[in-house]
Amino acid sequence: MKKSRKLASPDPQALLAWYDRHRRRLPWRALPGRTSDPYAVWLSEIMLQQTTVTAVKPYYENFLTRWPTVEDLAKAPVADVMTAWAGLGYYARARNLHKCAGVVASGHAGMFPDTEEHLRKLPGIGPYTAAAVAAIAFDKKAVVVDGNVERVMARLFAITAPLPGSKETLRALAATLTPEQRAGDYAQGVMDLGATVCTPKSPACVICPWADVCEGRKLGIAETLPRKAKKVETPLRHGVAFWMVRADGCVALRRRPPKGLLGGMTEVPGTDWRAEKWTDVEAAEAAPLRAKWRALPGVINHTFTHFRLEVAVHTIDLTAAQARKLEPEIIWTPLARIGRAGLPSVMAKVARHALAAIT
DNA sequence: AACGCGTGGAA
DNA sequence: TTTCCAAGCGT
Repeated sequence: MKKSRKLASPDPQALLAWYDRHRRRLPWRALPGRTSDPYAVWLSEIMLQQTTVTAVKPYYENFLTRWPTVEDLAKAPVADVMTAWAGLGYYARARNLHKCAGVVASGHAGMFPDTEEHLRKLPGIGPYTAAAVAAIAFDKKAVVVDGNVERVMARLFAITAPLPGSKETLRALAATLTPEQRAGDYAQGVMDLGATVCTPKSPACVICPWADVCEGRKLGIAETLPRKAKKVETPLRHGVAFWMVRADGCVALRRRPPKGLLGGMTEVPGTDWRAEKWTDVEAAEAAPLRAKWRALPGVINHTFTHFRLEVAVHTIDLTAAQARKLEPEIIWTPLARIGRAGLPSVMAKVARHALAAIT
């Protein structure tokens, strides 16, 4: 006998039941029966923006240990926060994190606002994070939409229109499923489903609690969703970094401008990053000192969001006179402490390359 | 409304 | 090796 065709719609309770069975133990999840600390929820959500759980874990633990409350974080020098964030990427998040802590600590008496509307006004908190904090920390019914939710909705309802144009459609569908109760658990459940079951590639539909109502699966197109507009390829740029070591074993670093790429982070001084390779003569002219530079063999490669970078490293041992001539804003860093200098990853690669060649 | 903004892991 | 991409936000 043939089953009657039902207009089955995804059941949020089925997802919640799945989440209760498969809830991952993550450091920012409150223990069952305990409420979440809004500060901890906020911190984790900022770190998790475009960043994997694996990458976030050690940073989250370190931040909470060093700065257990929003007041502690607000009091910290912003340079300390940037250093602690080094390696995690998207450094504007760290600047806004510190700014936001200041607003909450002094403007809100250390209490995070408990509505999306008010959370949304804080620096670094956009539509996603406002909804996530409202739902997870304050148990408000909020429609939480991230990349996972978009993917799950696109597949559940077989939305073939490409992102980002389909964003509003996907958000509206997510809204229809968001339950009145346990909206925070539901949000985390859908995101966990997207992260562990409804994955971008090779989704594990067999174990999905919504498999029987998934239109994408019925049509055999689940894995191809959501469709996305094509990406442009990343151009290649070239730069030269100048590794200048003083007689006392300190290397010259400097602080990048507060905004833009790697804004506010420490760097090895270097040339512009441009499309053409630098000749040794050009590099010497662009260097902070007239000196007998030694070009190290090899280059380091790094990929940013929108371009690839190839950096050569030129080095000298500075005389005392040369060291004095350098700009006053140089941050002299002992080679032994370079690993804790808070270098962004691309600069850590430069340092590693230089140290490997010299020692 | 696009685009700029990091990084490391998976396939 | 290359490509994709992860719990987005600010401008």
